[in-house]
Amino acid sequence: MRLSKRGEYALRALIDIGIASELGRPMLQVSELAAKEKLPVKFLEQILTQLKAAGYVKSKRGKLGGYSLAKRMDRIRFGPVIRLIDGPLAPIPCVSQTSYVRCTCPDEIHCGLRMLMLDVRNAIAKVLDRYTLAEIVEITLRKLRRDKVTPLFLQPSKGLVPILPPELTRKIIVSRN
Amino acid sequence: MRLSKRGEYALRALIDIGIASELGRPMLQVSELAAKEKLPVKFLEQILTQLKAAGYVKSKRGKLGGYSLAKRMDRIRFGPVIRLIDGPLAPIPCVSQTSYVRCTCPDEIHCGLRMLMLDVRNAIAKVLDRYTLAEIVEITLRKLRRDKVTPLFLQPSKGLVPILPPELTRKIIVSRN
DNA sequence: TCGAATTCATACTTGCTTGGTAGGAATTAT
DNA sequence: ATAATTCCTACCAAGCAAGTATGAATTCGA
Repeated sequence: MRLSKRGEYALRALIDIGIASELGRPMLQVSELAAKEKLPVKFLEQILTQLKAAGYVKSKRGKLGGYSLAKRMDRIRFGPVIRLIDGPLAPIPCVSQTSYVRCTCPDEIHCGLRMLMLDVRNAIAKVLDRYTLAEIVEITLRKLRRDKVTPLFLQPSKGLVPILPPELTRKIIVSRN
Repeated sequence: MRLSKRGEYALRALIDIGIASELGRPMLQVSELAAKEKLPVKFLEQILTQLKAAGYVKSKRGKLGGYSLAKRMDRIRFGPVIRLIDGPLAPIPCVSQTSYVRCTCPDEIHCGLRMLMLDVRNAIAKVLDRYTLAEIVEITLRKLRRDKVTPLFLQPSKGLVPILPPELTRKIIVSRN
């Protein structure tokens, strides 16, 4: 029941962009993203263009380019993103709502496995289709503040300085060990 | 988030054996099983020996051989079976309870993705680790009775006659258009 | 005791998927 | 002009999924 690396990286990217944007840094570069989560740059690049094609992010090319969100965070749900990248959430095709395929069993109505897997698929969808990026970002941010930690891409690195007002930056940045 | 065919077939087999056994037919042959669900015989064979090795079923060899359950149905939960065949339920390794592996992200505590996926993994486990084979079999059987249908392997085929008492058999068997 | 029917064990195959690399073209700020 | 970025496309190696194939070991009925 694994999420692919592709899917994982896609979600990480969205969340990171979301956090950064919430902190006043709406655009992130692939290299920053990759560095933060230690992901392969070129692979992530591909994933982001896929997210772009689907309308989740938009990009600016050239020097000082990067990616930013293309929709409001509270309109981005995780289920659709995963479906886009990894396919259906359902464990078996005959319980998929978005791409149903009949299975080989002789009698779907009385199929115990189907019933069980429908429960599973609903449980999964209940989480992934209900949470929005806004919620996850907000919760994460709250946790970060509570523990007085700042996300990596807001710490100065390779000359890129946070765009946050200095007093707020200082209030948040504390340490990372 | 797919269940593999292996996993699917394993569960189907268990459920079918469970139903048959509940109807007084404790032992099923691979060929019957495969015929009923239209699965490749030799593949199913492999899966059953795997289930046997793990103690879910026992077998009798030779003519009139077959497979039967090795444990009480109310002691067989679906989660462990799937873990056996397909590996962990968790979408990403860092939220697996049974085989945790740290992920690449710099800070697990404040990882939004991890939090989300933990929810997903719990939702999945809540279904699969709580349902027992006994429950699924019972529900299926109730449905079958309500709709007056009999499972295929209890209908006479290749000379194998149901072991159910005839009056009960007649009451259940009605039609399968 | 023989033959048929079954499970058991192991090796192999075929195509697909995953998780990337590689190389370069197009775009943009300085 | 140049450096830094995104964009595009092709490629690739390894592993995995879903089986096939072959034959041995076991068990029954005749």
